[in-house]
Amino acid sequence: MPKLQQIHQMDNLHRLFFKAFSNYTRLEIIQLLRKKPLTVTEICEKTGFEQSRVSHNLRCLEHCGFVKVTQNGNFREYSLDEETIIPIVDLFDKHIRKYKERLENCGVIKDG
Amino acid sequence: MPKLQQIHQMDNLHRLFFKAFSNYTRLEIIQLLRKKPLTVTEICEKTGFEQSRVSHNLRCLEHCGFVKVTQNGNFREYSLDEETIIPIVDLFDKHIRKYKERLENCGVIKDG
DNA sequence: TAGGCATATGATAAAGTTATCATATAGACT
DNA sequence: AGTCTATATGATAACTTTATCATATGCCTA
Repeated sequence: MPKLQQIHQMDNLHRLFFKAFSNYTRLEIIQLLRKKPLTVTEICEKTGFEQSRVSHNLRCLEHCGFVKVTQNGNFREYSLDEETIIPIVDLFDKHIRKYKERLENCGVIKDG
Repeated sequence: MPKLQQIHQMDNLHRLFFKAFSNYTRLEIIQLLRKKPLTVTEICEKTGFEQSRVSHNLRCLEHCGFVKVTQNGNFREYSLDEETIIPIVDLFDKHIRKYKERLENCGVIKDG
């Protein structure tokens, strides 16, 4: 039986984990990287997002262990952690399809 | 191959799904409900959170399909969707343990 | 139907998050 | 070294989310 402090600690990590996923920019990036590794510039081109926006969010994803980087000359190639993230994302789809309509009507979270 | 619109639609649902998880209050509630179903008052007592705060967040969790309610006289008993949510939460623990330190140092997301 | 308990809801100020702009760093090539 | 290209970082205004307060609804029992 873990102590209360440990429970709260774990909750906080859960929260960080989910927040990393809960942003449109980061999700777009994750979806792209599911297909293949990409550089920052490539992500910018494919999404239309500004470079700075992409870099900031990649930094977040890297911190959270979602993506790995390999320096390649002047470029940095980002790829998903396939062992943990890809199976997780796949699993979510099931729940999301089931509760599609309800999710859309959750007043607490904005739809933008 | 899904259309671009469908991909964005799915992303949006993913985002809603994760936002539901990414809040301290809601995670505390989820952790409690993993053990057994509880009424609003019981959740308030166990967490120390205000009744209104708990109700608002339960509403969100219900919309997202995380919890179910059964009216029981004057009380409403909330329980987790054990088929989808409990396995998902278990799966997260693995990733979270692996990336504990990094999650804690993600500057984008506040640690509060 | 009156009163009490359990829960829900609406409005809003405070707190947190995001995109953007401007600027910095770092590698490659001359 | 100087320049170009790729990426990272810091500050901040705009936006989103949260907790809280006040109040409303709904069920029960007398």
